[in-house]
Amino acid sequence: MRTTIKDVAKKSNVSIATVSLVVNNNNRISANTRKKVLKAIDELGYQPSRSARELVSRKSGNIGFILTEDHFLKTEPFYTQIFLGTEFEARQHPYYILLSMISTDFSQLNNLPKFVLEKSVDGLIIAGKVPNELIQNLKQYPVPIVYVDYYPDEGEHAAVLIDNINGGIRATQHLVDCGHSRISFICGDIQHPSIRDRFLGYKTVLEKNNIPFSDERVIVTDKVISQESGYLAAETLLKKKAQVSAIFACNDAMALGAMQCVKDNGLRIPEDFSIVGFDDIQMDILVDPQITTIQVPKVDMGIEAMRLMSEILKNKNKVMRKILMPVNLIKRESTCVTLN
Amino acid sequence: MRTTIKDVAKKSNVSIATVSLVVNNNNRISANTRKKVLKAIDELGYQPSRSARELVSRKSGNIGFILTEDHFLKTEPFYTQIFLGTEFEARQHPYYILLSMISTDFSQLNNLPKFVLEKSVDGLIIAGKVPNELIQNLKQYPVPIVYVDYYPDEGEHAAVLIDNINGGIRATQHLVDCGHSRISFICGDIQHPSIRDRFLGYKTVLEKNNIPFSDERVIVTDKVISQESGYLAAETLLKKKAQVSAIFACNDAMALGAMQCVKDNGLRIPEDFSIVGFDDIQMDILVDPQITTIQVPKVDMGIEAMRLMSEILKNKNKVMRKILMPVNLIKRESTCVTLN
DNA sequence: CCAGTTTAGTTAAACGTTTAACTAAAGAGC
DNA sequence: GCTCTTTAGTTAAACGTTTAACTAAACTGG
Repeated sequence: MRTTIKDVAKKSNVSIATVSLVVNNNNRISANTRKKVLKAIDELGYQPSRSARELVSRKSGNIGFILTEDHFLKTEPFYTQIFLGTEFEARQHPYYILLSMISTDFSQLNNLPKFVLEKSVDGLIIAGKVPNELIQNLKQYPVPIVYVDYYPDEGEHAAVLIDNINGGIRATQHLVDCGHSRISFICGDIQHPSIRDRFLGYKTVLEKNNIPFSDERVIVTDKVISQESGYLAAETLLKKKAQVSAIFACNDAMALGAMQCVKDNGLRIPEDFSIVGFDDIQMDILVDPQITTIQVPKVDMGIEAMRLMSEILKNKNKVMRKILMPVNLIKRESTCVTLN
Repeated sequence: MRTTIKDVAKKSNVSIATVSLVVNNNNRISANTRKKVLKAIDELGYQPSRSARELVSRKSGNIGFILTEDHFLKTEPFYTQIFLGTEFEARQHPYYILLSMISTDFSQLNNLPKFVLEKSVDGLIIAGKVPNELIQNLKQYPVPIVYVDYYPDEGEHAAVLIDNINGGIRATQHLVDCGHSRISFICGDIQHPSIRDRFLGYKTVLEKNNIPFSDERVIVTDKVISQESGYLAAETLLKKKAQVSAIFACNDAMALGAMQCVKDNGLRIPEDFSIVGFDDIQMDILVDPQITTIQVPKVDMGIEAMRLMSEILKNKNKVMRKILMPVNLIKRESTCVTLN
């Protein structure tokens, strides 16, 4: 038999309402009574029942976290770190996180996460790119949504995003500072908002430094595995004799592949060739040379997402705030530092 | 205003009790009435309130999934796959999964997952090795526990485990079948129950094939990163001139490192040297040669864990059942097949 | 045809909270 | 000393279900 508010009330000789007010830090209760009640709570090990609270407040106390299966199962724990941050932050709030993976080829309406269909979440955090159809289907459910590392094409949303443009700028400028001017940009899905922005940063720096932009130096591949894709991109680039001396890869996985290819072609890194990646994944420091990259605060992104959600839920105001997370250039061994 | 059981009752001209009975598939209701009620439910889009249900049933409808932070953030999505299976299976049951990471240096009592402290889970699934102190602290909470890929030293528990002994046997026997007799076993934490069992399988096969066991060929390292650890182990082994021609690595990460070392020493794989791993991680097929390994059904383990939990919760019987998951030898390119 | 049983429902209490509305006592202002 | 306000609580309804206990109608068997 679980100890309830009644037990506490009886033990401390007050009404259950008083106990409730104490638990909820209402200031209508005198210090004395509060102390008495708190003591009883402690001695009985009382924990308010979630379901009872939820029932009367008509809230579920749950936040749904949605991402695609392949993002969750990616070798590099990118979204996993974001989730870690969210879960961690949720401990500071009266919420639990329910995680649900959706398949990447999401289509059916009844494929919506169970917690959405059963209306047992108060808010939704959506991490990474998800099928547009999901977003459309979700519209019929009046729950606030916070996007993390993705921003839907349509409409205004609350979101926690990487400052990709700045990342692109920092990475490219670093290569320029190293003395490079023939810099290539390689990527996979250039339609992806994040990649688009990194590319934008790249172009911005070229322009600012009066380096002519050349289409030839932009390689877009479409391999599923980024690492292979990076290898291929570098290969294409080198075959082209495009005279590049540095690559800015849109993510570390591609940088890894590209580096392998460059090395296979007998070039020394960083003496003959420089490479900058993006994301700061664990592998970066396990390879030789270690990869210079743009660090993304993954855990912090999860934390911010949860905070934003909490704020939205508290104020019930439709804050469509976008939070841009700062990035950091981590200089390691894959870039030659001649000037800076 | 959410549609409640009352709305459905009114719309279908029955009492709320009848609606409840229909929803819960009670056979005391005639086919006609059932149809009528079901129609109303459908038209109103009625979803029973979780909190109300939980309140009266004194259940939370949640299952807690606990693992250590580093297991969750491991580069290889091993436990992530297990979780995937659990979440997937939970959709078939009236449960939600709450995930909580605990830090690996777990110590404080108040570091217990919030959902445990707040008593809002009906059961706990614990994946991977966790600090013994956690297990001890958990004892004061009367929730059933299912262990996955770990079995505490003390007591009897419900668990879903890998058939490690058989895995060890399959791997070693395969090497013997390839014509090897000087086979090394390399591992990290040999105290870990799983590793111990794989080692046991290794020894069993040697004995069965009248191959003398030699302590010299067992290398135990303690590096944190398995891949490095594998490299080191292989290095030690080759320096020793222990005359081995094959390695059975206790996991794929170590196999990966070991393979690199063997290649660095000018040996050809599999012509001169064979390597078998364990786990079947994604990297196995991204390296050259692709690694022969023991496949572990990770997703299925998560599914089984959830099923077992559901059974325990349903029957309220203290089933301390252990489920041993079958493993499979996946022959790839890192082992030379001469006989078999 | 009538007592007993089965069928198909209904009634009402209970689950453990929150909170609006109420109250009694104490304090303030004149 | 009287009214008015503030303080510190209490009472009771409500949240949306489940389910034990009840009931009325229909059926059954002798």
